[in-house]
Amino acid sequence: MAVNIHDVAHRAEVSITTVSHVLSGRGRVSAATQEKVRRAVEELGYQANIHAQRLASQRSRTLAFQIASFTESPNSSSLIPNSNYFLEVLNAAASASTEMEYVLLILSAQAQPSILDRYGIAGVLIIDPRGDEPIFQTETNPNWLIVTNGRVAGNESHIGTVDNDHRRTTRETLEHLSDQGYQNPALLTTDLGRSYTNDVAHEYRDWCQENGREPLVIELEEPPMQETAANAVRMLLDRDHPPDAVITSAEDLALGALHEAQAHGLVVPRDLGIVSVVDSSVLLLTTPTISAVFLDPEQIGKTAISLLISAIDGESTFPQSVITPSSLRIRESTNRKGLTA
Amino acid sequence: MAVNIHDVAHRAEVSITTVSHVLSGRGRVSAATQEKVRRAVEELGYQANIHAQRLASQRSRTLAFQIASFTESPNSSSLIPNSNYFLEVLNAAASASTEMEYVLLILSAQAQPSILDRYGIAGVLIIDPRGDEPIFQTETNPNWLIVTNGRVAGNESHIGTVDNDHRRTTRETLEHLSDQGYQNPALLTTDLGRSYTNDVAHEYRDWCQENGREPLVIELEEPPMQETAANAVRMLLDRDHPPDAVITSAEDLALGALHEAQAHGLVVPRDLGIVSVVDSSVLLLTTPTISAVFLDPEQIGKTAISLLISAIDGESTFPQSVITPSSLRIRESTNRKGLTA
DNA sequence: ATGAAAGCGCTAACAT
DNA sequence: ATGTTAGCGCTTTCAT
Repeated sequence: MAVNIHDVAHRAEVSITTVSHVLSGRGRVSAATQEKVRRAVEELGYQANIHAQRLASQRSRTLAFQIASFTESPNSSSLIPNSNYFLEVLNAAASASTEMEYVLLILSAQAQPSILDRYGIAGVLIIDPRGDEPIFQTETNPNWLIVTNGRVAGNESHIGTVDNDHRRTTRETLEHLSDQGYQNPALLTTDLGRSYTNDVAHEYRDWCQENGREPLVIELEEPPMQETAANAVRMLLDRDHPPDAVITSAEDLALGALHEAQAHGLVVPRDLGIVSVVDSSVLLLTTPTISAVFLDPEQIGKTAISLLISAIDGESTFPQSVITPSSLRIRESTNRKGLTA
Repeated sequence: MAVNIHDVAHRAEVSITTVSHVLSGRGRVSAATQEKVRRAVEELGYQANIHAQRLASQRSRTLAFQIASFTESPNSSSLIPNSNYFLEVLNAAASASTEMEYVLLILSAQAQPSILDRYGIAGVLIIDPRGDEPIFQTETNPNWLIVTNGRVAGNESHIGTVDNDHRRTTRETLEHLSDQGYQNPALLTTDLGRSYTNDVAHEYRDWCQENGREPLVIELEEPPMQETAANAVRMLLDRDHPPDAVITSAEDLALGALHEAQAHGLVVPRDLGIVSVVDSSVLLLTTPTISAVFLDPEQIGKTAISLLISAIDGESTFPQSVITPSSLRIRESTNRKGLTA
């Protein structure tokens, strides 16, 4: 059907080994022969069969991408939740993979390790793991390497972490709120089992202690939804001493908080400050716009894939931990003093 | 390294042919032998090597997914634009593929046909094509089948279309606007070369003619952005007889239109009605919420993949055209008379 | 009902 | 510098 390596070899009047050598850059082939081979490849429009290459070379050049999402129920089968952050990490990871001639397989959150064996997958990128994902549960030394976005407890094949300095940006956020005159920020978060929510919560508690504030952490069920956030905010506002600011661990929680605050007749940012620890394009659509921490998902996806590939190729040493720059973006929802930033 | 078919055959005391037969369901194997084989598979945790299967069977079980996006410039390398619609089509297509034991490769908008040969790709799903995408440009009968979301001019390998009845919903939208007392709706659209924008524009013009209105179609450059929409709306409002409603072909255009209208001190829906022909979760976040046509991207992705796979398997006849149900969702931005829907 | 054997298209170790 | 050859792990035709 399609033209194969024999056709090329025949046309170039060389052996298939030579063709293979020319195309892979291995072995030594004279310039003249190389030219002959290249011309034959060109004329025939030859494309190496990738399945044969993978079988023969025993290298799959396939990576897997998993968003270690929310519920355990297999019915929530959406591979990529509707969040700007996830989409941008995926876009960057897919582009980086393609550039390196790797294929990126998108795994469901419930995917079992066996699928990795089946595809001969060499590396896995897991976003926001808790550490109890099926992929981690292999007793024997598995055949794949793992890089995570977010920290996770020790595992032999876990060879890299790409993360942000959430403690630093959380502190920056708290100081910003303080500057704006907010006295009692509360923290609205999902599952503290993820390292980023955990980091935020820790820093928040530390800051409260240092500043003589009573910490107020509401841990919500996953997935983060506007409605659950709204319920939580309703509760918070009913307290004797309601918070005057809310920090949320996800965009949808911030949206829900804003909605509920406004339903209560509160003016944001005057009566309540709102800031999300994860930025998203939707936070610019609300009135007021919502302050958030920009985590640079593009950088994260790109970095994670290159960590993975260099580990697969046996370059550099592991485990590695990369911290990606992040920064607070102050918008209207916490800009009580009318800064013009 | 990993356990292979010989290991299983040895353990079950049968030939590898028998193992293959049992696993694929072909040939006839006695119940007793089947049981032996299955037990061996179970005990060894055998997973067939997928690359070997593909090479031997000459079937790649690989599909490609492409969003035939916006610009021709290869620098806009984002594979999946930040739009709810695309994300949901992709999620559904990926899930459906996985269910059928197919792999779905995400192609960039600039991907060349050669990549399809390389992977032995059997089918391609293209979202919102204009018809001039590289994948269509093969003189000789190519080795893959194409299903599109949106119509496209004849091509031998184009064996299916999944679409909505955009003309019907556009008419429904125009009648709704009319019911709400809007007299002069304008159409804000991107590239009319796509079938859905084309359908909308046609129906809009027909309706204008039937109702003695002057059609006002603004065709914007792609990609659809809030800013370009805002500029267009600014122009529209400066006219002698500005429109009192705007229909947009994309969520971001609606967002931009709303923003600009409000910046001009207009009250939506009172002074200007806004409705998007493509629904998105972000249209619920604005104040007011924005009316839109729900296209059911999940259904579209799912249907497209099953069309593709049944074509690959040689079932049913082609070409096929499937129309997926869609409906107008009336929200605040066009609810001038204070309906309580 | 089961098995032997010939590929699938390539890589890579080993000649020459 | 170039070629021979033995696989990679499976499917599938053809015997038996």
